[in-house]
Amino acid sequence: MRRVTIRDVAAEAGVSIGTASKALNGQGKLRAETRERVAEVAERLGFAPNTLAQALLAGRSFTVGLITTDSFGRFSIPVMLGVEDALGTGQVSVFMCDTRDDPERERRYVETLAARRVDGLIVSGRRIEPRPPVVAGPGIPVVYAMTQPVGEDGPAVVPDDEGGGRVAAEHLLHGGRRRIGHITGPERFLGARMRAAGFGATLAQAGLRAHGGVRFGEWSERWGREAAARLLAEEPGTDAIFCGSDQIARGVADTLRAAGRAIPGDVALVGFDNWEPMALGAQPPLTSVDMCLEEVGRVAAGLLLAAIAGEPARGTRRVPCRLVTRQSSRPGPTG
Amino acid sequence: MRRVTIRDVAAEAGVSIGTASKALNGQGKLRAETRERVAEVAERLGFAPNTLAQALLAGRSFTVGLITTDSFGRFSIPVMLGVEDALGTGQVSVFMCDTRDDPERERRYVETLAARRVDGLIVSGRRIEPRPPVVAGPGIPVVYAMTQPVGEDGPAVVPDDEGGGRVAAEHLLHGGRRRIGHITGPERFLGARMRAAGFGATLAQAGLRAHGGVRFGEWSERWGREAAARLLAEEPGTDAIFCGSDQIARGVADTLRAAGRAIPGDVALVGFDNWEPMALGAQPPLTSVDMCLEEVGRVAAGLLLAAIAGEPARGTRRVPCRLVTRQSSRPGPTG
DNA sequence: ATGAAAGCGCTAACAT
DNA sequence: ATGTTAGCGCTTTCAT
Repeated sequence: MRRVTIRDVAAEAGVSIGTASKALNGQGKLRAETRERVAEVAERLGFAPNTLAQALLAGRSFTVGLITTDSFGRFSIPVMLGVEDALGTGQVSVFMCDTRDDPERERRYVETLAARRVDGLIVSGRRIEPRPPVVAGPGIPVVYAMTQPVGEDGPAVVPDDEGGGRVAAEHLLHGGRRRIGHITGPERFLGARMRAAGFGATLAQAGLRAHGGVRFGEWSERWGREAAARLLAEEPGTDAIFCGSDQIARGVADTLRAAGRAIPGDVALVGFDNWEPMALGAQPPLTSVDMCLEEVGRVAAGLLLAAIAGEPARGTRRVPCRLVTRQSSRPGPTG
Repeated sequence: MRRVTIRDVAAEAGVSIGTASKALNGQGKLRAETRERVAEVAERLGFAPNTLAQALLAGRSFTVGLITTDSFGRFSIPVMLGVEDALGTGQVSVFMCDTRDDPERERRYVETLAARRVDGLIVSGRRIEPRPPVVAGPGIPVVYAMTQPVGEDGPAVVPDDEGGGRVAAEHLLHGGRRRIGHITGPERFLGARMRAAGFGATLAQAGLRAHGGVRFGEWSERWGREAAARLLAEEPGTDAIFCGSDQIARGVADTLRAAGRAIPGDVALVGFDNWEPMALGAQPPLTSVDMCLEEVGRVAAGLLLAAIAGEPARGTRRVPCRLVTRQSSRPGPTG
């Protein structure tokens, strides 16, 4: 029941506690034979140093808090994985805290984490909208991932939505498309606006603009179906559609199919998020822009470790998006 | 930079450390005036007791480890939320550990957590398949959620898949359907077999059996499309289909629509998982069996807290599934 | 009613 | 080369 302590090891090996500690940590001057004996005893007894005691002494806990407002949803999970990836190997453990978007819960979490003497905090959000900054108390660095603090230049890592819009446009132009529509989510989402901006800028370089205009709406399949129907009615010549999410793209695909338009033969389709269950299940499977959220998490964790080590960063870093090509945009029979 | 300690509070309040401690914890016999003064000073200085020191003394850390093999996927996330929900309010913090299904990683995590003196462990898995037990060391209770330890009677909490199959069948029978097919995932999945069993048992009570037999396959939309096409060809009279997942149901819906069968008019559809983006995006929105995974997490956390408090549980608990009714199974014009 | 002292498990500086 | 001591921040006897 009781865990074995360094006392037990020292006693069993016939040395003092201090000597045992040195032996196990490779410190000081000891006879090789002593080191070995202590190590062997520790091994045999299954000794593992109490991290709590080490932390108390070291003045730091080798833990970080991960706060998300997203109910660990589709966006923050890959970010978490990346964070954990970058920290886990470095012996830093992660406290997970889901605020459920409740400021009061968030406050309590931050307090608890501060009392646990976390070495730092990562704050992760749903999309890249700015949010009120988190104040964790003196000496506790904070890094934002997939969100940004409003009114501060706090270190943040977000996907490069604008670049994502650009690669989508370049890809479609490359495939010979010229009448390219854009159906996306609500205009109030910064991400939606940035994707549209990148997309538009690239088309402009080719002397084009969004075919039928940028159509803002919702992040749903239903909106994709509706908007595609209207676009086809108003601009029957459309030969490609860039969608602001894979869900929207699914809806668009349904409408195209119902209207007898071949994908990608008549109309090429590019989605956003590369949400595999959605993108792979579509007919045909969707080409999609991947935000590399794990990488966002890894970069954020890296910044946090640097800050903990005394090298704080400032400003917002953008992680490039990556295009994943599937059948929905392959040069088709007529394309 | 340096956090304020109880020393600072005691000095500022003009009392000894011991007195300050008692005042803050409501222990011992102190003058009310003293208590108030200490509390006031603590408040003013922003004092928060160092949890590490408390833990070292108390011999327990008020933390638990949450180990998942699922890369925090679709199934373990709701479980996590439930766990966090049940523990977070009780001042127990959660270490999150994703093994990525790598036994070596898992071993390292368990070691780290033991060294951090977690009070207990929750092991969460992808589906309910039995898995090798986790040995966390003496005195560290383990509870399994959404998975079970092979060869042990270890405390586990899983969804009641069989019950889920039953409610789906009852619902369809209630709606007047009699020729009900079943398209589901791979037979090697225990969950798939149990759902089929519950479904079959309920049909049997009505003197029926799975129309066209139980069709095991994959957990994909593509399989849903394929299997539905075959089922329609072999059993054109089918008036309902119970699907082992919402993804499969989406595929089935696509095939039905392409074949000109109205949903739910000609064929009613019930999915499984109640995965909202999938179920709501379908045409029409899917009736689906919800496994109440948050509840699974909450129950598991409750069992763990009980075990920590010295009341260990054994055996497997099954959390009932809940049917969420949407248009795909509403009594239609002809149904 | 309050203070002094011991100790949780460990490391590091200082003796020997 | 090894042992002794102090102390991380806190709680809890035990004196006073």
